[in-house]
Amino acid sequence: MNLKKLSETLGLSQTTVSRALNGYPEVSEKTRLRVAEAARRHNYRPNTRARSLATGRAMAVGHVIPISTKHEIVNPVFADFIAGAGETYSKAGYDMVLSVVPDADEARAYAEMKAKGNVDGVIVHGPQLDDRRIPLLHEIGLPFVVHGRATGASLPYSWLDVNNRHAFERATSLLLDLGHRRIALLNGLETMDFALRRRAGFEAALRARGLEADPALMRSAEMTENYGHAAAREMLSTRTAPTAFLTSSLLVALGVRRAVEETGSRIGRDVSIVTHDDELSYFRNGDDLPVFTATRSSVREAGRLAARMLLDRIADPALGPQHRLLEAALVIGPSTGPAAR
Amino acid sequence: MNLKKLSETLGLSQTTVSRALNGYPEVSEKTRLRVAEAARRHNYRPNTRARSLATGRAMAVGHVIPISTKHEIVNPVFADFIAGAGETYSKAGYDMVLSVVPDADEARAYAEMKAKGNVDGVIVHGPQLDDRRIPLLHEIGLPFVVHGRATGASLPYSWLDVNNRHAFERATSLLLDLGHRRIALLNGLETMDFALRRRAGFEAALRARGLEADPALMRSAEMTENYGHAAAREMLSTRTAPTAFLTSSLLVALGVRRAVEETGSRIGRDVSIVTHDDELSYFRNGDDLPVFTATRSSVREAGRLAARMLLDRIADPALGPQHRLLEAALVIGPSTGPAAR
DNA sequence: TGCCCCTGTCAAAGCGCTTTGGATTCGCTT
DNA sequence: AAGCGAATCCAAAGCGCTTTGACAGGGGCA
Repeated sequence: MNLKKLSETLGLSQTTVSRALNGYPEVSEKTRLRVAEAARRHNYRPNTRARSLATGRAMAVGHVIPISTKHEIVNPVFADFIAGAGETYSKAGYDMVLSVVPDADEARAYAEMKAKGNVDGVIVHGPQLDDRRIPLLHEIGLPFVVHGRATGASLPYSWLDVNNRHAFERATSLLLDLGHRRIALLNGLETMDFALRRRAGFEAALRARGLEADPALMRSAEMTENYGHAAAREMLSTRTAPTAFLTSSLLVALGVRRAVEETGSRIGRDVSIVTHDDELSYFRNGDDLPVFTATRSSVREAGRLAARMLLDRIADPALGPQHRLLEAALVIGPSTGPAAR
Repeated sequence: MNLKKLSETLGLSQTTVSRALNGYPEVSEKTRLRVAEAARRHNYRPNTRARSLATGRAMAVGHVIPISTKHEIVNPVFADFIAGAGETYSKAGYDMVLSVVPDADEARAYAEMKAKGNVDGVIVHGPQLDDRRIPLLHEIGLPFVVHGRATGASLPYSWLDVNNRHAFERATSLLLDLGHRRIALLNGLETMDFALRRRAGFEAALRARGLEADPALMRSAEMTENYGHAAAREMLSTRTAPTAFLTSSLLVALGVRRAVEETGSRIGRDVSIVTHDDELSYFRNGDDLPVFTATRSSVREAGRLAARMLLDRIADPALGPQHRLLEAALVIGPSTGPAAR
């Protein structure tokens, strides 16, 4: 069923039918109802392609997922972010188009989206230091919102981020308050901006007490269970083993827990763990009560909000850059306790 | 840059330029090169909307992600499947459009995709017993491929699946061969078809030895770490504790491991674990050597293949239903050993 | 030389929609 | 009765592309 047929059935012109459906004022309420009814009955939906060709708006937003050939990792938080963003898009009648490309082609993917005209804007994932995508998107003139921030970017841009620095500063302070002095940081990849900020928060909290971060207790890697296990195991075997761990994800925390338990120590009594928790839907930090003490911030909610920001930008391109800084909650679980003496 | 401008710059008609770029034979090699060169120089990409309006093909495939309000879980294997499928799409010049909808609206989402004409086909995720989506998609006439199978579907359809039954049958036999008699099955949600098949494999292996499955040793739930931990902990505390566990995902296995270690037993010596491993990129079963004995099948590869199947169907709608059954590898790790006596 | 058939090119129609710029009707006022 | 807005509705253009059908020009053949 298309506009033409529908208008013929109704004995109206395409113009009138179109206006009726799109809420224009110059059509009487009576015909509007008649049209709406017929549209429903025939299950009519305007063809997206034709509509966006006519309007110039694609009614879709893009997400580029780079896959590297080196370490083919699909960011685990990605699924939840997408789910959140998708909710917002659906409600607003927007489509979400994903483009999976080798990371070397990422820049090209954005240019292509613009040239092909199949999206009105994009969300930028996983910003790094001096991220190249920001000037690029400015140049090609595609509205965008960054999930996270890119330290060193000279151009203004819209972003939504968790206050990673503050979160890790608080988490570290908590451990210090509990008497811990040797605290290990198992960070995410420090090519990522968020990891740098977390580290900064960690170091700031130590400095505030006149302590200095021990390089031997700091690691940076892809956030896997194996990484947490290996790093913790190694650190725990030294004479100057840490009494507490601060980890960048639940998965890493799980690895640390395993290593700790292997030594026969008990979590929360002998060794404390604080982790960041993205509240992934399929990987919760406990069902009702938290298992780990954590800095908590829902990445799904971040997706919803970032999508909202982007749609606003698309609706009003003149809008200045917007920023949204989410604070992580600090939830206390049984994985932390006073430092053993 | 659009076709019109490009053809004006070249002093050619739009027809010729279009044909040159699309590889039609009736244009001389000389002009083809000239056109291709100019297109590259001006970074020309045909506008997707206009093109698909003209051709009638959307050059996109859809994935519907239902989110339930009850248990808002985004399937963790989803990200990797999408990544795999996305690779195939990208290479073939197709877009991937995701639609995140409340699960009550899933049927509507498919109908809408068809009516809006923004996809040429869809992939159906997570089929259940007598899945309603299969007759629905037949009815609305949208090409589709199912990832998994739907027992009880009366209409023919194309699918790609892992031989879950066989995998779990082998895994169970392995444990039986090692002398285990009390084997627990921590299955996924048994509303899912794959879980039913895994269970069938498990039971068949037991029956083949004249054993019967003990209901007390079988659980079915969303595959989380907490679930694995709670179930194992409970089972291990009984007089008739199992000596081996068969789990549906690495995450669940992790939970089991935690529970086992809490009792002071050792994995692989006192208690054995075999798990299914989807080879998720962000959650590997060991880096080089496996940590768990596992039935292994890459869900990412499944995504690549399923996407390929769908594209083939789209290219030739007359194609009969196709099936592809992938065998899981059985990899032996240190998590299994002879039953303690 | 004349005819035919390729080869290479083009103009124009059409995909399904929105939107501009009229046209028509209707209800009132004067 | 004529005139005049306001309220409705419509024809047609245009979005950027593909594709049909036609047309020049040139080489081969008799």
